[in-house]
Amino acid sequence: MPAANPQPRRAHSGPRRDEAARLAVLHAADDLLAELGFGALTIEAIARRAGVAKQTIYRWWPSKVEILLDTLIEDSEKQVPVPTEPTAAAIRDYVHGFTRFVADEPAGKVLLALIAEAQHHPATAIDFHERYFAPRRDRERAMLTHATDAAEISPKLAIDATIDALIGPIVYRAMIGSPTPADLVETLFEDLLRPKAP
Amino acid sequence: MPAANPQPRRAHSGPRRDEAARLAVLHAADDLLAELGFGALTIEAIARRAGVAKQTIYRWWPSKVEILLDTLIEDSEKQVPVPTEPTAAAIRDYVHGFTRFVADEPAGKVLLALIAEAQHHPATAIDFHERYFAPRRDRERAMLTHATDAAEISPKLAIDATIDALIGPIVYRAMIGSPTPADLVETLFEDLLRPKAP
Amino acid sequence: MPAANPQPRRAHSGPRRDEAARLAVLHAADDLLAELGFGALTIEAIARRAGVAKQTIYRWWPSKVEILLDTLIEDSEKQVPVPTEPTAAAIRDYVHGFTRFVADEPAGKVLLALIAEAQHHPATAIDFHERYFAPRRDRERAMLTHATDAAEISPKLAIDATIDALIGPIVYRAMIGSPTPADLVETLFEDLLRPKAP
Amino acid sequence: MPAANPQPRRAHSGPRRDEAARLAVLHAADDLLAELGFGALTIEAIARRAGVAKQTIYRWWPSKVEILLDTLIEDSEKQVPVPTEPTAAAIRDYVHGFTRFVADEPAGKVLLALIAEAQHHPATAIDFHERYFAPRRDRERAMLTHATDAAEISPKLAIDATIDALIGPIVYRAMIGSPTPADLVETLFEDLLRPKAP
DNA sequence: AAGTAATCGAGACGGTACGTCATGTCTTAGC
DNA sequence: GCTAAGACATGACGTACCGTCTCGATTACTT
Repeated sequence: MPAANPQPRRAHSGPRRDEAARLAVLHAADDLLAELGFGALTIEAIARRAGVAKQTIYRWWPSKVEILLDTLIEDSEKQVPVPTEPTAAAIRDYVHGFTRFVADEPAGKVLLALIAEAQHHPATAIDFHERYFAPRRDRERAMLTHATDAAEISPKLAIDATIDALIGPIVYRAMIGSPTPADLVETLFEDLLRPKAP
Repeated sequence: MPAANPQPRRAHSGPRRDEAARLAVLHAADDLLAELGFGALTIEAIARRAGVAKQTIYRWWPSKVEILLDTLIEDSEKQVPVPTEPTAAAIRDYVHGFTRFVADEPAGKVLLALIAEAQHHPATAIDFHERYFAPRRDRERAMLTHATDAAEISPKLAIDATIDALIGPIVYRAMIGSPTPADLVETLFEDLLRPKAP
Repeated sequence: MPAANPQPRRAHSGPRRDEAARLAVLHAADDLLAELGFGALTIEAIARRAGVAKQTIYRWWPSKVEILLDTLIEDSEKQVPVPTEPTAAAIRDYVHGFTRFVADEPAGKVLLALIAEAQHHPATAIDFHERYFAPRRDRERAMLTHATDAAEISPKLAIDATIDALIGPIVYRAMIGSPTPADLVETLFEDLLRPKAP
Repeated sequence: MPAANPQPRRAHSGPRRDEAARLAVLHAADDLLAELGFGALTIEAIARRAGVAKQTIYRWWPSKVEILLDTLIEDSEKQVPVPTEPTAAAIRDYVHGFTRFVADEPAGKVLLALIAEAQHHPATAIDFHERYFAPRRDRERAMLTHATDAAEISPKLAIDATIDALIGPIVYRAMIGSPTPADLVETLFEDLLRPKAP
């Protein structure tokens, strides 16, 4: 039974979303956060810096949290992608990469700011979970499961507990203001994942 | 030439600080945070709720962060004091107590809110460090040092790293919204501190 | 001598002005004014109500005042035409008709709204003068002149002064919110124009 | 037993209304109306010009119409007070004064702007009536009544009709943009009030 | 007992940012 | 070349809090 979709519908007419404005907003938000901190990150300031009308921001983003989520998702995918090959070495690199991301990268500051904001507004918490945390956690889980199946690692804890025990200290230290030294990460990695001897 | 300051400057005159107002403010802040979240925690709302003039708040606290620090310091001292006897059991109780504090207590929410706020404002970070974090960390460090000396525990990591690896996952999970299960805490405790067999 | 312009230049191409859209706009403006008052009479609201794109309005009318002028000119010509026969009775009917127009007709409300708008924007004042007031005043003047020549009336004041003294109270009362009673109109008519005894 | 009023109540404490700010707002509104017209009379512009915070305006005036009413009431009382002595001469002066007020004075422009605004917003109409029009009309009525009783004048129309027939043309002409010549006022005065020969 | 000084409530003030609305200009696609 | 749709920069709207300030009343230490 063929039945082509019958909605011609008048697809849409008029101007499409202005990509230049979209990027200007994302960059302005990033820059302001890096330069002046979250406290100075107002919609008006973003609009001013981006050379864009306030209404253009409100048209596309319901809140400044969504702007930050957009930049975080794009940047974290580029800078610390969850590896897909299930080797101990890939996982080790990922954890070290994440440590550097959170400590040094502007986008890492965005991550911390969003976790912080989620403490203040329940709606932000939900948003953050749905758009950033849950998808990434799913991929991290898959990564560890495959590596365990391949006998690359043999975690002593359940899978989510393992991730929290690994990531938790890194994020906690970043929030407290003291970056995590590489050897602590290394020890946690060895200890929690017990990678097979090389 | 020594010459101690010769005039204590006219000790004081007029009414002293109104203790009832002080408590009303602290409780109002606590209640508002618990009921409506940090977003609704404005100085005006605290003053309204406490039945106190705004100026009375500004006279005694430079910012709402200081109000929260006051309640956090008082409540955390009561609800999760750092133990002084250097036994493995005491430390174990402390870690479980802290987990419960952060997950269930209003004052635990204050702690998370302050760590969050510290991400947004550098001044808050400094304040939080000086008034809450550093003193408590000092006592935690002493606790572990004494217990190690007494051979109650034998941590595999350096002392601060140990604390972060223990506390980090608990705080991280609380911030992410999933309370830490007791068995994860138990495993971290066993693993990181290696208490002497009972 | 042939050579009249042989090509009207491709007189026009593409669709001509959409009469349905034109009428929809005029009626939408009228309706909105009557239903919600001038305050709710925005270009966007007219476009919404008329089912027409904003640009279609801006293409044909420079401002909403012009829209109202269009409806006023059409409607006032229909509902209170300036009489051409120079008899006292015709003039009397005209004045009473105008009183009713201003008090009861939707288009009368448009007239008041435009006089009002002219107080707020000098450009509106000029527009109103050129397109509505001056042409009508010219015809009123002609009407009175002819009637005076025909000895139907013998005004005691100069001609413009007479019109203002007659129309002024009617418009003023309408603006103030109390419709003019017929006997006041009657008295003004008798008094100012002194029609010849019948 | 004299019985002093028993509410001591704590009459009021704290700063009273800032008279300088109040005057700055009234003058700024007046100036802006005169210089740029009603169209440019926004709350933000008034606040800017007056060097006052927007909230200070909203604290004391529910709308810009109330600001204008305040200036109109103060200024019209000063510049064209309704006379109290019931002589034909006083009334004559009043009508001429009113004509000048409406044509030349900034506050006269305020009057016209408010009548105009009343056409656009019913709430303004009510406000204008209650605060300016009705009180003044009452005094005008009293003035004419007393003068009639004293046989200074003998109006041929009912009292309100007389006032409308006198004031209407003056206001109408001002709105249409042509100031009323003194001789028209004179004729209307003579004609409608029939003052006793001097 | 009178004088002095700091407290408290109330709340006005100049500000900044909020999120919404209408403006008039513009761009795109369909008829 | 007109149309509907609608994105865009602009700027006012009215509200909420900010942190500073001033007022009167109250209360406790001087002297």
